[in-house]
Amino acid sequence: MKLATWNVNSIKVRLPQLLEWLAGARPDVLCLQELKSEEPKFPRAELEAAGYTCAVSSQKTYNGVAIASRAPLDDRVEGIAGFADEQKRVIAATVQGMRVVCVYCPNGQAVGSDKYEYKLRWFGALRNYLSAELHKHPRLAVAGDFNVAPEDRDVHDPKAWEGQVHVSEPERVAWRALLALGLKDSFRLFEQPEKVYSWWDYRRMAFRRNAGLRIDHILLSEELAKSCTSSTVDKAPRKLERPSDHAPAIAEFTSPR
DNA sequence: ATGGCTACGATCCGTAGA
Repeated sequence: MKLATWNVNSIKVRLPQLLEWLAGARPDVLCLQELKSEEPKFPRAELEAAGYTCAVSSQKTYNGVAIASRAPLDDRVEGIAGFADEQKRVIAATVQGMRVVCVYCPNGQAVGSDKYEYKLRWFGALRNYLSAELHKHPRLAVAGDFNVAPEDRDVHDPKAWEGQVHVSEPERVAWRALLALGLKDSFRLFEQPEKVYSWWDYRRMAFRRNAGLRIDHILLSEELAKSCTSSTVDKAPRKLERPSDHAPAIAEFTSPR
């Protein structure tokens, strides 16, 4: 079983790359973020032809999330229960007994800004939501763009980024509050090479210099973590012409029984 | 010290991302 997450930065622009990647990587489940397109425009037919059924929550211009799956998706839920939000950032569904929550966490723009305050409030609501989900679903995966680099080793230049949005202490505290629920960062279940990132700025040849951040994550409940056999980032799509600024993160599991 | 790219929706620039 292979679960992946990818912030595609426009489903319209990235569709050819997405289909190509699906054909090669063949994930069983893929969480998508930043569709940036109205829900009726989501390319359901193209993904269907590629073997995937989709749960979509999207809007014009900003945000937008989806779960694509080879197996049927049940009990679809959009958004965070009890947290009123116009922004389409969360969708959840159950696939073969595994609850999958796909998240596009707020960027936060700049520490101290209104958007930063929103980010922290949003993470508080996410924590409460996931706490309830964990009680209902022992096999829970939360995958997406968290817009938080959890530790300095997830940052290419910790000195330059010190105190900035994505690495600030309140954001890292919000991240650790998710771990405190019993969720595991799948990437850190394994010995990893240094300087693995999932996002690189389009500017200043950041990808060439590997000047990145690891902000796309797959969190697993303890029960799911037990069957996880690897967690990696696939840099290949970031090398293509006109890439997303994010690369896919992938977790693999031993098949149940 | 600043702006550097990219996508979008609206124009020929502003907003947002991270």
